[in-house]
Amino acid sequence: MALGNVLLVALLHKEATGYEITREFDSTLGHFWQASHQQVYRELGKLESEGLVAYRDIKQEGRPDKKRYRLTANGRRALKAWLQEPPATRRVNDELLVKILGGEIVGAEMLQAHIAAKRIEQEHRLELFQGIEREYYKGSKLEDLSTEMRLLYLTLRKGIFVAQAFVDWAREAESLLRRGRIV
Amino acid sequence: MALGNVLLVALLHKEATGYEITREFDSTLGHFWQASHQQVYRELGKLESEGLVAYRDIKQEGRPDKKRYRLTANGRRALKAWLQEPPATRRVNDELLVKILGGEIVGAEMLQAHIAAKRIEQEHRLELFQGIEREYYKGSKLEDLSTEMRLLYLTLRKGIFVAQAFVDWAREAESLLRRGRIV
DNA sequence: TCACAATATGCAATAGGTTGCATAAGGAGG
DNA sequence: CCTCCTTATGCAACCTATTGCATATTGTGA
Repeated sequence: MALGNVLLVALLHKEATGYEITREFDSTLGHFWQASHQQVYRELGKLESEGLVAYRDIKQEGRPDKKRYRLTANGRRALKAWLQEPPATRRVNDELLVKILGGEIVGAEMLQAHIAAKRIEQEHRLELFQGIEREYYKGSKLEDLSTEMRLLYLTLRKGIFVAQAFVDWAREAESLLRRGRIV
Repeated sequence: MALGNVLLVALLHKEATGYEITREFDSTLGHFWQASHQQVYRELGKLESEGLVAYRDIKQEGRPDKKRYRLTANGRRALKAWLQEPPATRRVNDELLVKILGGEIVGAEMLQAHIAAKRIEQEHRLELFQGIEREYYKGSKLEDLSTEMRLLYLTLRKGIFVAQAFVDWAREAESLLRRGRIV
């Protein structure tokens, strides 16, 4: 049910088509949750059959028709109930750590390469997040921003803290491996 | 295929039964990867049919018989190939962040409660990790430990960095919410 | 001109994970 | 004594996610 509720959150402030929500999963929303367009369309259909969302057909010329979805009163109620439940803990699945544990049979250089690749990924995320922080939050006071922007600030800060921690760890780990202290 | 390879890593240093591996998923290995006993048994059967592991039947009195699995030469080769592939990036699915984004309809107190619950969870993890670090690593030099213990040290350090970052973020977020700066 | 990206939706098959249930014997605690 | 936990394995049904494919048109770049 999690994905369904994420779609309800996406429809909280504005109506949208499945295509638009899918694109949001590639941008801001994608830092919290990811889903393919097939998942989005299937789940919107399910939500519609449960009466949690409704859609209007939009005829278009030269482009495919589309369905503009909106939250129903029932949808809002269901979302509120879900938001009040404590967030489920996700199963841990950290492929990098498993590969480190198998480091004996691939050697230090391979581990360094794997860790460095992830570090660079996180460094890019970090720069992106810090750029957003500078552009949208450093100039103005929180109270001058919309509630949505203030909530996004909390999530942005989480991204910064966690990405920075990963980068710090990776540097330490790479240094230990480089100096032959591990394998 | 990821789970199968995790099982191969678990069998790298010692033979084990499905039951024993399942218990490891509740302890050390569980910090990297989690799987249910049903998953473990099913996957071991699959690995066996592919010739990557083999088992010996162990008859027991007063207890159920068991199957002691070990890695085959083919299994070790397959594992090595997998360890050399760059770790796959996992889909982002952060329910807490989604719930924060929906904070407008549940209010600041509810968000604080959700964040505090996760923070306490991470504080416990952090204490556990720091305890392990003190007990196993602070007293002796890395070079006096086994390779496996040294590799585990890298993963332990990751746990510490990331858990600490989460706790730091959560304190900041809780403080902002408490002071009514967000919702 | 030809191929490809963007817009817009979706079905079908497969893979992977969760939940519920089953079996069976011994030991611990109330 | 009765129930629950531990040991030890596994099947079956279900839910969720991934991958591949399909359709149709307009605009863009090589």
